[in-house]
Amino acid sequence: MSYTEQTAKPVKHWTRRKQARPGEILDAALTVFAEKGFAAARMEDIAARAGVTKGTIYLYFSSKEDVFKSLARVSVGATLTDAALQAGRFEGSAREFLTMFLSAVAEMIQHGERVILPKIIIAESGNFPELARFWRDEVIDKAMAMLSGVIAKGIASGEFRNLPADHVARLCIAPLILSIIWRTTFAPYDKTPFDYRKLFETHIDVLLKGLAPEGTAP
Amino acid sequence: MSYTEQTAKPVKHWTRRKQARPGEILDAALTVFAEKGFAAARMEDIAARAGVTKGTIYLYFSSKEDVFKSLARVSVGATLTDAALQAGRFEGSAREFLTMFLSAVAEMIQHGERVILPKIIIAESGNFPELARFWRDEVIDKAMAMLSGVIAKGIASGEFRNLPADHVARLCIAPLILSIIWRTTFAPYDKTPFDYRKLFETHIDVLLKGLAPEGTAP
DNA sequence: ATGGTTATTAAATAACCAGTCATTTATCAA
DNA sequence: TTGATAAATGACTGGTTATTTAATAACCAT
Repeated sequence: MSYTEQTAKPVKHWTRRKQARPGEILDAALTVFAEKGFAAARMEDIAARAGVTKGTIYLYFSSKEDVFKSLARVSVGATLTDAALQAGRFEGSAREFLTMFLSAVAEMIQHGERVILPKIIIAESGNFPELARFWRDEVIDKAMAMLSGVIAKGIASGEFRNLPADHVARLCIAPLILSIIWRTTFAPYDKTPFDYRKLFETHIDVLLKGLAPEGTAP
Repeated sequence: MSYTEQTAKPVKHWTRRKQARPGEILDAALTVFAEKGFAAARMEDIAARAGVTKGTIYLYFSSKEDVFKSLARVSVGATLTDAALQAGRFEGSAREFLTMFLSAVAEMIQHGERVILPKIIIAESGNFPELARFWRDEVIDKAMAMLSGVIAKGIASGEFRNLPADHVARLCIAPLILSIIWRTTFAPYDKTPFDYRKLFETHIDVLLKGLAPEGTAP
């Protein structure tokens, strides 16, 4: 083994990837925060998972808290205002809309990566009240308003019984919340994989039948 | 001011309360863990809230982790096996039982102190897998089995439609979970207090109507 | 009262980890 | 090829906090 051979092929220890880093760091952080919570998550864990070292994170974020907050604020608003728009435009019956909406969300809950975000918010609401409030105002309240509107329309048109629309809206999403918690907390200990699809199917069945006025076949 | 006056009334700095300490420490820990999470909770916070100093905790618990685990395991099994017994003995209809059971739990969720326990378990499931598993096996599975049994009985007797009992059982408790999360996470930011009672009322209404066979008035 | 026992405190220790910074290395334009 | 620039590293520091331990003070049997 000669010197020339060694110097001929210098090892590349790392590459510059200014563009990609922030996203990769946030992805890594999402996983680590979800697993350990904010306080127990080490910057080194996040860095390792993102394929960098601790110092690099501080080139893109000012602190651990900054990473966390950036994470919790991204890509929620867009999806939601989108759904609200669709709800406004929707031509069909309230029943059809509910079915479509719940199915879409159910799909995200089963296979999406970002399901862990709500869990993070719930877990850290005590340490980051501003974030809890942000989610409450920007995500929950808007989603509930949108759903309540649809329900109210259904009631007005005689499609549904006369019930408090905002409470019914919560009943619609309750099984979704349950599923989020199940998947992010208890699913690892399932002997046989849980059948989310069947749950949602049953949910829509029971819900629509429960909302239908007397003497109607839903 | 003389010496005799000072020594005549010596200040009592603390009292011995060997019996009461562990419980008080656990109560304090429940609050602090719920607020901050396991990692961010300081032993000094817990101690202060329990009216002792840090060192005292170590007389009764071997470590912070020990405090946490003791907390998460207490007073769950008893209440639950109790409910299971009542369910087994219950004479009335499945509908009556569901109504009673849900109302009872709803009451606990609205006013009980221990609602925060589920939140703690959810938040720390990543750091304490054994605890998550414990809750899953000892609390959730047992509760679900009990409820599924009642539902199945209702289906067998013709009281309910023929639906998958285990999924229906989850639908029954989903709004309870939602309420737990609401109260422990977002309720502080409510402008007007949330009407849990009305939500549960609507839930039972919609649920029973949704479960009833065709042509039945629930 | 008093002295032995032990619950409790308060100060000391040690480990851990967020954040910094001097140094190294990739990249690119000339 | 080379020198300038900036991305990335990794050793180091300071503060925080779980745990230990040496004192202190309440309690109780005598």
